[in-house]
Amino acid sequence: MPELPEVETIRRGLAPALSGKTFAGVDTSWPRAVKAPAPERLSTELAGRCVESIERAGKFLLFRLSGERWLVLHLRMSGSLLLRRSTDPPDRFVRHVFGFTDGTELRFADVRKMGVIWLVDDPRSVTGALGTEPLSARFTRARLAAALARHPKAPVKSVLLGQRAVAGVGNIYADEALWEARIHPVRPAASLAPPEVARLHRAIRSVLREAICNRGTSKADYVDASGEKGAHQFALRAYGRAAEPCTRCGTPIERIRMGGRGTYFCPRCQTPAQLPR
DNA sequence: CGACACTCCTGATGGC
DNA sequence: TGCCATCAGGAGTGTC
Repeated sequence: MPELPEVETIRRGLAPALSGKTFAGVDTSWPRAVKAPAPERLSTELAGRCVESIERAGKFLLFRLSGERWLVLHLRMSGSLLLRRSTDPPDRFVRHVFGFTDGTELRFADVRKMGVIWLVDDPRSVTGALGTEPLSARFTRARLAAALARHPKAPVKSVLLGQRAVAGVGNIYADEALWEARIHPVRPAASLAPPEVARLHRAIRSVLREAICNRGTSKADYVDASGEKGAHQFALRAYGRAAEPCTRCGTPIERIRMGGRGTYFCPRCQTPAQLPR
């Protein structure tokens, strides 16, 4: 389940390998994933364009192409991107194969077929609703506080997952950041006191940065562009650790369901309400 | 606009 | 061993 650190790890693997290469075309067995242009036109519109750079916005990967066009990919739940030669043995669950003129290819594998592809003039037409990049200088405490204040009733975790307040945080890193900040996931977002917002702001940045250092979390089947697993699953403090002792206080980590998502937290460290001051 | 249910997808897993 | 229910969950859409 690629979130910001996994997508960033993939980007860092792809950028040096693909920059300067020219697309020959794309072969897709799941055209429903192609949102723009019409699926049958994707290959011809892509062919002949070269990769100028690869960027990331939240969990979206943005390929800047020659001719002022952008290939935008979202891996959703189960997508992975594999750099291969066309003569390499097949990989499982490959839905789209982007071929390059030098005989290499980028294979988009996606068990659950939820990944999405766009070829557009302006990537903001796809990513425009995203909130602030949490690792950019524009992500300030004040900006986070303002975003949280817009949700008087929604649980803080839901706001983090919503992508409009902060871009790129998914289920794993929302739980990790809230654990680090010692904030209960169901707390109404707007109820956070300034010191709590400050802790959350700091926690989001540190958790994401550490996960990037560890090349992402491989809980299920996430792999980077070389097929390598990440190592951050060994550094998780809350996510997936139900009944294990909290590394801060020893209390068993609890698992609840929030809006259909597994949510892990320490019932002692992460206070359900703001303590009296 | 906010809040929430629903939908898409299929492999892995656990119970019987 | 087979079968079924459940789970994984990002994000767009629809409804109130």
